[in-house]
Amino acid sequence: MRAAPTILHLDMDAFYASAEQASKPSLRGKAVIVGGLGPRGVVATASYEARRFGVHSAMPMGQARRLAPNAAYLVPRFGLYRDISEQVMGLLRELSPLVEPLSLDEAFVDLEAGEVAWDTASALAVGEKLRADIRAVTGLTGSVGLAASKMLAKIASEEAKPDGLRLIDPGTERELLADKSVRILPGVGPATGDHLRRAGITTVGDLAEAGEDELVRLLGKAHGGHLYAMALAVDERPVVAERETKSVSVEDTFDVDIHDRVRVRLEVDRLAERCVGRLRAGGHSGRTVVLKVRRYDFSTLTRSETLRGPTDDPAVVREAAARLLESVDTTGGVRLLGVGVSGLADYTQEDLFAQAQAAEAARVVEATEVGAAGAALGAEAQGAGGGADALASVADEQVAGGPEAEPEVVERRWYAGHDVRHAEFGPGWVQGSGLGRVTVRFETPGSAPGRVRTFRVDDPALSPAEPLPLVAAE
DNA sequence: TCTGGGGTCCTGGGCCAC
DNA sequence: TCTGGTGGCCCAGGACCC
Repeated sequence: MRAAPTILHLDMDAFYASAEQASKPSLRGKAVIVGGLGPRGVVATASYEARRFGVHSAMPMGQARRLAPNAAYLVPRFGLYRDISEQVMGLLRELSPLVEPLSLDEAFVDLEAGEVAWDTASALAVGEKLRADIRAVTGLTGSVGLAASKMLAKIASEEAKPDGLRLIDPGTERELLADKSVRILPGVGPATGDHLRRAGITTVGDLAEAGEDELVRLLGKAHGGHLYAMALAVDERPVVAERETKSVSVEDTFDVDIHDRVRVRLEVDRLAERCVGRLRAGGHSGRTVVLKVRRYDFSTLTRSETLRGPTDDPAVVREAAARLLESVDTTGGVRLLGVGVSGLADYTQEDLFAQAQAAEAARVVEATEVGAAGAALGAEAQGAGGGADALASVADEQVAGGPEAEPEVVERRWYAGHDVRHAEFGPGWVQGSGLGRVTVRFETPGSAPGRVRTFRVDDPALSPAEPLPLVAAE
């Protein structure tokens, strides 16, 4: 581990919620909750005002609504968050070529590699200037941790929150960690925390005292060894600027469990198509196809199949996923489906040619089997026992629709929090919609809190709009 | 109205080749 | 020829992170 606190960890404060508050003046100082608004949504980010009610990330949205019924509930606008994130990452790259983004709102920076900090005083100066720059460029606040390793820098930024800076002096680490809960260490979640607690280990000091052998016995070689090193504040992981993707996946949770086997198959096909779309967009192909099924009782299982060579052919992935689905019992109902591809490679024309041929051959061979299966399913739905199932599946369509479902009649959807423009009243955002009406608040990042007006959902003067910049360009 | 979506890493069992 | 050890790959599940 280095001798100077020159690893910086930046964590934007309540990022999604803060971005929404910055873009919507009427929400500043108010409880704002961003997440999935469907019946099975969870909280992605809660503003600090909302956290006072006990709302936190990953909480079911229903529970959040009970705790904070008067909060503003918004769906995420990833386009806006990505734009802000790019601005922030740009500022970090001015400090050093070694920037490791962890997500849209978090990153490590190796200040030594950037030759901008070499001791405590210079690191503090860089950290404070960074926070000021982020505020000037984005209008948002971020917390900065400075330490001699990634683990400690992250712990420092956590302690600095919100809107603060914390530096851990090299040499003080073990003393600082000793009394803290094992849960502050990265990699110690609820399960490992429980496991350790049952063994009488609750603090980082307990971990260090237990010794490596005991931790390996409790948690296995890799995890135990790693945890022991962290308990001694030893963390040699370098800041890595380029991380290669190992897998690509897409998944959907349905508003209502799906029982109809034909519909399940259809959703798997769609997911496979989307997954390949993402795979190709990233310039990848992959060898292992993974199907994920979460059943009505939340039990989750995965099935995978490794192909002879990498593919980015939608037909190949679709068919592999369909084969995997054959081995899964979905009779109780399916809550979530996912399709992923791992074992990634940068594809070549040769791969594509070979896979296209293989897929064509597979189609020819399986054509008769699929036809027979389809006929059998159709017959079942028509039969005496199939009546109730068929009705149930129609109900599913109407109630749930699924995340991808297109309504029969094209009706414009207005998502809570999204930007709109009205021909007469100008820019605003959707505060809510329902019963054929949509409520819009007319305000912009730089304006005073605005007025609310309600329109018919099909009002021709109202149209969706792009997010406005949070800080006006000079 | 209980529990999202997209990832990474590790473990352990089964199987196979040497 | 039989057996055992070993290492690699595949597969499933679990834990964790943001």
